[in-house]
Amino acid sequence: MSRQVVTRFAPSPTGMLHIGGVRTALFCWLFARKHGGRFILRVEDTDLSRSTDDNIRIIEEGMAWCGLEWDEGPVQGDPSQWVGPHGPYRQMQRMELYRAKIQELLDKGLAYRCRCSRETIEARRKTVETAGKVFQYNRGMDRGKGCADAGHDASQPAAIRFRMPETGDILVADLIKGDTRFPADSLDDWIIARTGDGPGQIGVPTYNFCVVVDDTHMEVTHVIRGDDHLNNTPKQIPLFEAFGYDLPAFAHVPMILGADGAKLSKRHGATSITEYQAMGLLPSAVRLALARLSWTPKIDGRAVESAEEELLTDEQMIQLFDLADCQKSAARFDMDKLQWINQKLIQRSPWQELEPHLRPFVPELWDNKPAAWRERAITATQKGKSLTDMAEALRFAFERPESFDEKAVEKFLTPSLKPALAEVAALADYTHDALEAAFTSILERHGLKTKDLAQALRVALCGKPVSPGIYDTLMLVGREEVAERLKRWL
RNA sequence: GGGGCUAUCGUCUAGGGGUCAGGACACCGCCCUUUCACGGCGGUAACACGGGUUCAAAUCCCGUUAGCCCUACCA
Repeated sequence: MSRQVVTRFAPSPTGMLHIGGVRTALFCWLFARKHGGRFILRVEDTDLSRSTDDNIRIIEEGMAWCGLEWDEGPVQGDPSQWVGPHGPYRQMQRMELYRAKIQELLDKGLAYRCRCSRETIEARRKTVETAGKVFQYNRGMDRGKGCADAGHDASQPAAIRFRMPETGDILVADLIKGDTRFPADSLDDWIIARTGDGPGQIGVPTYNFCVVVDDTHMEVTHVIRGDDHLNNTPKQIPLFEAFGYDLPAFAHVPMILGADGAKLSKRHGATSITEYQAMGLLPSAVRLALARLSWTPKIDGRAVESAEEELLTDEQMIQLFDLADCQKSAARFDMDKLQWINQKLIQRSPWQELEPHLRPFVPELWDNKPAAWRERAITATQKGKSLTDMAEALRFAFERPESFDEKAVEKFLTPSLKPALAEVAALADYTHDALEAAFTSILERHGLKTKDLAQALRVALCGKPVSPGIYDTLMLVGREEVAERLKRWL
């Protein structure tokens, strides 16, 4: 009988939620949902210099916007509260546990106090490296010089090191990377707790220690994280063993690179999830695009094979998700594909579903419009690549043009069109069918083509020769306002 | 320097001994069209390099190169 699946996303609050982190979180979320398990959000704030409530809030908001709801973790916006049986979910609030576990290792002789100053270690490192060897604490040329053997003055504050195995290989059985072996003699006794405040004190524990304790105490069954942590795993495994803990399953997902193949950073443009939000992307599109980096969904053992199949719903993603279908190599982030997915999802969303997402991008006036108008506004612009495109395409409906495209005026607003425009200005019935009928009649009487009138109207009404379908354009501007905007051209 | 991971069209990828090396995005062309778009149809384009193993290698093995990660009292 296997335990319920539990995954976790454990970001450190550095000031933004990185898109790469979101992708890792997404994999954790998909995996938990697929197996009917739980998904934990845990905040790794042991780096005191960077962690603030504000930074934690940024993570919570980013996750929430992405639709990656967590079953256990902090309560959004309230630092004092959490949901779930294994809280608190902020590491700085879990110090008692860590200190007890460190004391346990100390008592068992599996860890020891290290009083080597940074200066001493640097000096020793230098000696070893000038001899052309690799420096490892208390290993190789440094053997016998570490505190494990030295019996330093116990009255001094100390850091704490974990006694690592010295021979053999440490095996990481990774669900994505496969079996990976690390020679034990390439590692050394690493620090699990920083120097404490006074003699006998235990300082703030380090990342690699907290993860092991937390993952176990939070009953995490599957550690799914970025592959920058693959090299940390052989440090952590002996620690699990020292505690007598069961090993979770590990899955290290490849990194996301910028378009040029370098690590995704500021200069590639958007790295923070809030920037994607501001670009007018749907959270569902971000989820799909991110999921498809390094993951190929297989339907009946066959990779997706058409544009239609590419456009998976969340339900389909959850159903299809499998770590075995994940790539081992890093993927470059493709903004074009994200935008294509966004466009497709915008196109196929019912207008009511789109409205709350579009709302932040349009003027306040939006709320005063009747439902029929809002529906028309959305359906008339639903071919845009983004919500910002839609909002831009709807500007004419909220405000009069500030300026008029001179070339377009010259080309389309010819004097001969005035009588036809005057007739349009006088139209009373603003239903689609009535407008169409009226246009047919006007066109016929004036010997014009649809294009002539439509373009002239677009320029007169919107200032430029681009707008939604001409009847939609008229209806969105509204009868009285059309008459008003047409006056100056008659 | 040491250890680890990775390598198929521009990008995401399928393919795991015999394929005209398949698809999606992007790009280009044609069609549709009241503008911009949407849509439809078609096209260009790839196995990093060098050795093996084999009748046969993108596929298996070794090496090289390149990129990334770890090598902190950061996470």
